[in-house]
Amino acid sequence: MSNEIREPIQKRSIAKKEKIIKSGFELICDKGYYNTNTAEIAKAAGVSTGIVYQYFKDKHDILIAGLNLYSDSVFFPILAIPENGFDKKDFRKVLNDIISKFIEDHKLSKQAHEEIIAMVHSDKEVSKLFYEAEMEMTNKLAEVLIKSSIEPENIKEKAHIAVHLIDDLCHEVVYHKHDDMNYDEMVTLVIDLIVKMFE
Amino acid sequence: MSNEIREPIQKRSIAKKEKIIKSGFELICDKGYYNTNTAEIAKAAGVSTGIVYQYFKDKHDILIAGLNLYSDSVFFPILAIPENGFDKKDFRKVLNDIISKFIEDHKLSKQAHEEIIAMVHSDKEVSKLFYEAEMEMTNKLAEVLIKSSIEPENIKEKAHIAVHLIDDLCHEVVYHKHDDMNYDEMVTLVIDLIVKMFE
Amino acid sequence: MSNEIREPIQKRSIAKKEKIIKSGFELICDKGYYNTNTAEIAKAAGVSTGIVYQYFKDKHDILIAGLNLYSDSVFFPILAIPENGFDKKDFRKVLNDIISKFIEDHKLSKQAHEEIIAMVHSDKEVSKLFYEAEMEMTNKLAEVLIKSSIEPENIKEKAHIAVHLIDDLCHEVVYHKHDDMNYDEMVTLVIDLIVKMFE
Amino acid sequence: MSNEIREPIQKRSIAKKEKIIKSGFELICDKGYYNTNTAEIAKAAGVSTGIVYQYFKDKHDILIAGLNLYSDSVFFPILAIPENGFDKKDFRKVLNDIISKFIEDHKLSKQAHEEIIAMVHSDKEVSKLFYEAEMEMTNKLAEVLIKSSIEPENIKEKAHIAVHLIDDLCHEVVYHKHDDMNYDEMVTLVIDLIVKMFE
DNA sequence: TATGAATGAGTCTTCATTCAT
DNA sequence: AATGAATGAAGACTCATTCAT
Repeated sequence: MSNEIREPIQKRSIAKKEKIIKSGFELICDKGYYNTNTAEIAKAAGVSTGIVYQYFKDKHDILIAGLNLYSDSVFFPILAIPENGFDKKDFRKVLNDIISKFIEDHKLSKQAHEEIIAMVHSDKEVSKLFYEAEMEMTNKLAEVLIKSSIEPENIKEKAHIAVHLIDDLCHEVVYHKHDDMNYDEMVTLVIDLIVKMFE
Repeated sequence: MSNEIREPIQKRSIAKKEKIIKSGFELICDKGYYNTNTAEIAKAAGVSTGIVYQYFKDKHDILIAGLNLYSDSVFFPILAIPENGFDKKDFRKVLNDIISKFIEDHKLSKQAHEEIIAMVHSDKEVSKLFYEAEMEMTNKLAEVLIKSSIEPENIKEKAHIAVHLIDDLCHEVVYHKHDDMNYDEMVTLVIDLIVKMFE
Repeated sequence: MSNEIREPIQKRSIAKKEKIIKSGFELICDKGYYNTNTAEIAKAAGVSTGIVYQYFKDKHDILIAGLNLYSDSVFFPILAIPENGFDKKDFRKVLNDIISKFIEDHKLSKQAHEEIIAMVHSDKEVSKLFYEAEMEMTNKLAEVLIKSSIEPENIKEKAHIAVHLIDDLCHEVVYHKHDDMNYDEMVTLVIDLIVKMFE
Repeated sequence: MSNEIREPIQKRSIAKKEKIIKSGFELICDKGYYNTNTAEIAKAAGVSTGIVYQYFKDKHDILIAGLNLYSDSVFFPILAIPENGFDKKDFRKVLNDIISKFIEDHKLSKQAHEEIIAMVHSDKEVSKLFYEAEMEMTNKLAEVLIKSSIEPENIKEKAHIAVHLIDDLCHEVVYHKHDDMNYDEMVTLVIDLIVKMFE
């Protein structure tokens, strides 16, 4: 009976649930899933520990909700690509913009990003969620390219490779993993490679 | 202090220490770091809980030891590239071999790989270890390429991009992340791209 | 953090906290600090182990709380001296009363007293607490003596010596440390000495 | 059979046993009984942990042995009083010397002293040992006084009071427990008191 | 709905003591 | 007589989850 998870209907309840998700997700991103406890989440959300379990099955459930709500905007800024396509000759510029934006957004949540990626690799449910989103992104890229009259063979596979190239590149630029790499050069190289791939 | 960690000298002790590392690392890979407790590790290694702490500072220390012992072989089979270089015209074949081998090895420890990658993103020490190895791999690739008379500008950056391309590709092939992708095609595409990059 | 110690507000909580202090302090006095574990304390207080850590930082914290609550009444019955002074000619009688009372109270907690004194000598925080109280006692004695028109030179030092004489004496009387001592005689001797000192 | 405690006969064994006692006692005095483990004791003594249990029943046994060996010299320097008596008119000077010596010796082992006193109050066996020694000291003082033709009534009780007065005084001087006390003055006061008591 | 006190199983870690060599 | 590796019970403390109010 009382064990059922209530789906909030009233505005105030919805707001409260979202507050829990937001606070919880932020804490988890900051400190890690196993290093964040429910008491902290409740406190950060300004609610009691008890109420958390009225909206969520368990701690893990909060994480999943957080990902559903925030993963798009935080992890896939490539979605920022012009929805209606672009002029072929602007391809390099468009790629450059995407990368810049991507880097910009990543900077906002260094800790967060690492943590979530960690969970993508350790949690089945998170993993599923993440890869679905990744595929969605690939499809969208392919779609936009077609709108822009860039329609090579194996477009889906190429889009996917492009997405990974951009993703890996941004990672490195943002966190400068290796001191002896010239990242400006690398950005140019990656853009070259992608453009060449789609020729 | 009595907290000193004994560095085993006798054969049997060394074997025991390695048994603990192996068992512990396997369990951690299987079930996750936070879901594996020291009692299990000890049991799996066939020793008492106490002895574990004579060889290791703490649980985390076991993980690090495991990575030091296994990361090379598990994560970086690209090191399988012919040490003394190869004939330029065999480049495609060499790449193909590396990818095949990589995929082969990864298949051995699906769970393991995911878990470790997770830790790369959540644990400072693990992260350092991993990225050092990654750089080592990049340098080795560049070195071999030079030996094979493949010496373009920005070779280091290009080698790094190649490493990532291969790594990402292998990931996907091994775990078939996305059902509607043609991975055979993708392998060809990636090899094309790399070859083109080094022209 | 979630590690915050709750300061109980509700009556029942206060009662519970005090119950933990009382039970814990008694056990510690009975069996020694190191020989009393948190599970026992919790059980004796009729609560779970977890709740103990909601009210106290750690085991040591319980001890300190116990001392704060009970040390005055248990260790310093000299405070029973008439607050407003007394007639000079009653000095001997007043001293005699103090000693009698002291002995009486000590008898109540033979084990306890020994244990606490032990901790005064091995624990920084306990030590501080104890010596502050001791000094308070010395000052109070000096104050009362002045009110009673007993005002020799070096009154503070003399009060302190008196306090120690009384304390040592009571110890011995209470626990009859040495079989071949005549403690009745000794009480008289000590009182003589103190009176003489303040002449 | 092998559980029996060996009483060492050979010189080397005796030396080894004493080394264990010495090292163990020092460590215990320094860090406390419960904070010193047998591994440390063995290491400090330059022997294996196993051998410790050939000479001693258990850890506690080491402590007792240490007290038997060292308590006299460390705790009761009043024994430094001239064995054959002294001239009555030198009483003040003799007392002064004893106090000076006492303070001197205490300074050598501040930590140690506190620790042992702690154990006097928490350990039956230690307690017994200590109080026997204390009585011995009292008796010796009385004896010497008689030799010096100081023979009041209740000499034993008075000697005991004197011993305590000196002991308490030294404690305070050595560790300066209270900042606002004039200890030079207090030394004079205590000597006055003792002399007066024996008149 | 909401609170937050309470639970208690579970975790890492230590250490006195034993025992194979 | 000696070693030091090994044992494993015990302890302090945490935290997801429940429940009385």
